[in-house]
Amino acid sequence: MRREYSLRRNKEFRYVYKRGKSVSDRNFTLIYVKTKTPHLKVGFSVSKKLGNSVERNRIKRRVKEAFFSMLDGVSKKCLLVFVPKEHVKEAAFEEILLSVSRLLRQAGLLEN
RNA sequence: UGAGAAGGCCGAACGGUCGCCCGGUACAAAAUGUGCCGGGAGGAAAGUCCGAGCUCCGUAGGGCAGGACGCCGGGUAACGCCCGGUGGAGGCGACUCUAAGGAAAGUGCAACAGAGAUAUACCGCCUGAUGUAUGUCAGGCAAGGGUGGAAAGGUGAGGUAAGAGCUCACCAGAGCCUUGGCGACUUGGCUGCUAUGUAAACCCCGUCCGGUGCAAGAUUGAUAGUGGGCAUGAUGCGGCUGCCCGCCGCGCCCCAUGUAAUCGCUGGAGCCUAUAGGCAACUAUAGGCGUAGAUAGAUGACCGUUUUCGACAGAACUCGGCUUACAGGCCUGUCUCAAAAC
RNA sequence: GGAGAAGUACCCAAGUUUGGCUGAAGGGGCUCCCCUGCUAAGGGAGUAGGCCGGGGUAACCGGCGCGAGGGUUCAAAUCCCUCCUUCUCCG
Repeated sequence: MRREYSLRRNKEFRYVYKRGKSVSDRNFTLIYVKTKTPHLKVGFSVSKKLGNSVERNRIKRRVKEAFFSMLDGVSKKCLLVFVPKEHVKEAAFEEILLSVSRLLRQAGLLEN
């Protein structure tokens, strides 16, 4: 279920970085591209500067968890990349939920 | 009781709701989806510092070059690792640390200082001549001064013109004999009187080493793309020229590069227990166990209980070590020192 | 995941081969002067180099400092070991 929604190859990431627009707050930068076909894909790119591999995996899991909990409301016609920032490390889960939904709304991808 | 020393172990647990990765199975099956069952990170998974397996390339065999290791004996698939011992250094001690072969095979280097740096005579000391301004000349000496990291064994006594292993005692070193030991080494004795340091400088001696790292490599499909080459193979087409030889161009071909999937991918020098051998590392035998395999890369969110909310940190082909990071806690009828009591 | 390379003053750096008057060349920089109506560019002259301590707080003197910590050596930026950081290459 989750596999089909994920960005796979480095090529796909590069495509999003090149063509995408971005919105950000203190926790994330969200880079997005609107597409014509309805196939949603998401990637999570955590910089090595944010910590060691344990810390980076933890950030990725928490952000994934937050995003997939609101999956039903998100438009299917887009490609997304979340880039977490330093501040996420101390953030509570509710704060992550809040800023994910705020960024999606800013990008105009959240329906309802 | 206080202060230490040594060795070993653990490194949050349990329950509930939703969710992730792999395998098996049932149902529907084109893709896959759903249900059930089972499994799912570490003592360092880390650094990539050594040693192997495995892979492809190279290779008759041997040598040179280059690199690694270096007290002795043993263990191991192997090692730069481990165990036991020897010498040295530190500690009152339990004990710890130790790149620890050769400087008497040869070469290089040792700045500055100092008279002199592997050899010497500046200040000196002594004798003789000359001479009386206590200097000059010739010879002897290396004890004292000064410089330096280092100045031709050290300390004391005898000896002497002054001195010197010149002689003697003790200590240190070298060679020979000898006691014990497989050996490093050690016990005792004799001889002679000395030989600066540096080999983590070149080097000598002994032992070992081909390169490459799973992004290795293999298979299948797709594209028959892009760049280069006509050296080789094959002689298909065109040209020089009507034919043969020859030459040139294109294509087959050869080389490089580019895309996807599958395999490699986990059962291995494996782990646990018992017995036997060994001081030990470890080995042998018997019985038992089945223990991640992802590919943008699997453990989270919320809640409850355990009084304390908890370190360093995430497998990526696999093993054996080393090194580095680490909250807190536990174990040993272990050992040492100090004080007190018996 | 694997294979390498580098780290020297505020910046760019030479020196590491063959250890020694190298706190460390040189350039940028900074200060002053010339040029110009003024500036930039250009030309000329000069200058301190970091931290700690002592000094009239000036000249100057001593110690430590070449990514960090150990070791070899009389002596280490240089030789050896361990660790840290940055960069490059391999599909």
